[in-house]
Amino acid sequence: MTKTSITLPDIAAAAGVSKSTVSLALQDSPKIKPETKRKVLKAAKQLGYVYNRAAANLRRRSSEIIGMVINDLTNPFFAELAVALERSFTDSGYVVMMANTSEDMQQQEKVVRTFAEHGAAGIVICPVFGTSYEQLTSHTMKGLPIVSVMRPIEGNACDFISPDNIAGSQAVTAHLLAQSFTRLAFLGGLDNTSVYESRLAGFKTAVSKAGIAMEACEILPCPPTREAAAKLIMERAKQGPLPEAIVCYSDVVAFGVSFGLDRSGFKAGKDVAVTGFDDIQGCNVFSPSLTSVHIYTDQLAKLASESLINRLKDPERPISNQTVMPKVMIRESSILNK
Amino acid sequence: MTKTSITLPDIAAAAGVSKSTVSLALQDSPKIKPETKRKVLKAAKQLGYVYNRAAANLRRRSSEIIGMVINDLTNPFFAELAVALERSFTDSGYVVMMANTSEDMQQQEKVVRTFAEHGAAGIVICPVFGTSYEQLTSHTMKGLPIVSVMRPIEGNACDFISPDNIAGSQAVTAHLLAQSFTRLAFLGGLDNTSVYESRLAGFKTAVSKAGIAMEACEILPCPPTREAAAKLIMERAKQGPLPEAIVCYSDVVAFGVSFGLDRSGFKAGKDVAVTGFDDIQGCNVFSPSLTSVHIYTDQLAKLASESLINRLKDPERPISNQTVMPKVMIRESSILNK
DNA sequence: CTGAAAGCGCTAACAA
DNA sequence: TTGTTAGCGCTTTCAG
Repeated sequence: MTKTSITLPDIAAAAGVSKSTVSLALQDSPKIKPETKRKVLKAAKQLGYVYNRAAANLRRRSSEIIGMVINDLTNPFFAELAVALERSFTDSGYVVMMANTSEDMQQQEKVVRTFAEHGAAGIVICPVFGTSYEQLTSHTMKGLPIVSVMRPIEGNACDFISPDNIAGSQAVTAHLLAQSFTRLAFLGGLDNTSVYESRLAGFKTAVSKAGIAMEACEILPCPPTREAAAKLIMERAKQGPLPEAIVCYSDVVAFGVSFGLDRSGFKAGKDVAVTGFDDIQGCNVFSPSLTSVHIYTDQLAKLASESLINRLKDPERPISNQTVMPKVMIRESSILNK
Repeated sequence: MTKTSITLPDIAAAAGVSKSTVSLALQDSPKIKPETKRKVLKAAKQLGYVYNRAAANLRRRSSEIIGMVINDLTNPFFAELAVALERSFTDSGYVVMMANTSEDMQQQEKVVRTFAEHGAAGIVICPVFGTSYEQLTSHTMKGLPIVSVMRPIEGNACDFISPDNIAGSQAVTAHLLAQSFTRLAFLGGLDNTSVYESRLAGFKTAVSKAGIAMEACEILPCPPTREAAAKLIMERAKQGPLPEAIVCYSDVVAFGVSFGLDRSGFKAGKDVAVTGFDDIQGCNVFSPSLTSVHIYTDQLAKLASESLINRLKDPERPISNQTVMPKVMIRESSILNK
């Protein structure tokens, strides 16, 4: 909190005008004569005045604070998302409070409440799976505008921005299929979560469109972490011939798979084609570079901030779901015989 | 901002007590009879009351808001640092506002001021190189507690937390030297920046301790980005035999070098030993895994939050500089002949 | 143990 | 165009 307690009255006295004139002048109101404004601004600068937004917000009953709550910031993809969101909101003149929930529903409820207590105008959230608007707002912060990104809020109560997971997954699977692979696997992700279902659905669609029986394919869910994926693929490697190509739930999972393959004596992009999803920064570091589905995180963030800001302006506007079409980025990991 | 305007008077009325009793009860003051407290709490819950911290802070002239300003959030290392800082402060009951400066001094001054206006109790910052306390506070937010991480604020005006860059760099260089390499290079980083100077100094110390003439070594500074490093090493590769081992300024730089080597027909960890610095998450993804200097980001973040919180409690305490000893993590990229 | 009253720094009618 | 007057929702002496 600002230590120096220079306040409106102080600068009013210095400029020889009234408190409210100063207030208006600081807001650059057209009601104030230019000369007076200059006088006020000069006095303010001279006294080292720091505007107290908290006080202004209290009086005005509004704020330019956005609460950003993210399910897992240690996951590089979500960290990238958070950064993009911060940028979007900051660019629009908001200031963002951030919090991690570690996929913990309790924690999530707590931080949303904390943000509400701090006067957040709205919340942008990548929620824990299974979150509903009611539990988020504890039935008590009704009307707190919330937009969710990547993962929906149950009951369609909130604006929602996400990549087209089905299309992306289908496209990357098709890219693999185009190489005449017939034994594919979909690996990673948690059963019964929306993102998993969508990405798996895209995979299945592509497979059946290619006239391949799903029985020829393996579905291997696991927590979407590097460690879990590595462990899973290492165990799988012991149990017989690997699939020719593995469509991974996410890049993090793909990194884990790649690592696990390595430890099992196989090489991604050589013995097995591997693809990721999200196209995070790491994808083209080292070799083989990882084929992935680019989901335009910046664009998602931009849509999210626009959505939320629009809702702030008009709370009654209909709820909207927006989807961004992803793009397959073909790199080394998915092309064998290199 | 909370839409529902349930306020202290409302719950006072509902509970049949006064405003101030409610306030005290909500703070769990020992002055209030347990029974009254219960009554108040129940009424509050029932009415869906949301505590207004902004108002409380205004009155109390304090806040539990920390402003976190980071030079480059698109750099995965700083993103990891930001996440660790958020966690530390949140764990201590603070809420953090975050902002990126993109290494832009103007932007940096702006966000610090914005945070001050929002009533931040203190600032944790990884500053743009060359930042001084005076410019940060525009001579006007005097006394705003600031702690810097990784990079110092000029003039030693602020608490400062950093890894021991010299020791880390020296250690990782020594690890290379132990393999009897004689032609080493230090690559990446910007001249005249404190981190660069330290890491380079560690390199030089190790080299001369090994009895090798610095003339046998190359110093190749460049912006600490993947792209710049890749470009630099590719150009260097055209100009004759590469050094046997390259100590990189950071992991990001090392990734760039590894990539550039690949494009030039060489292989990190096979033709050239490569090491990074920071030990970010990506280091052991793919192969070769990257030897790096682990700098205990979590610990740095913890010290930073403790420092700042202590200063909040006692603004007069002497300024402290804390250093964390790093640890070399040996992986594949630095061991040839595998 | 509880209530009354003043005020944090600002904005917003309403007057002048 | 500017000043006066009330508060925003909360905490905090000070009385009772």
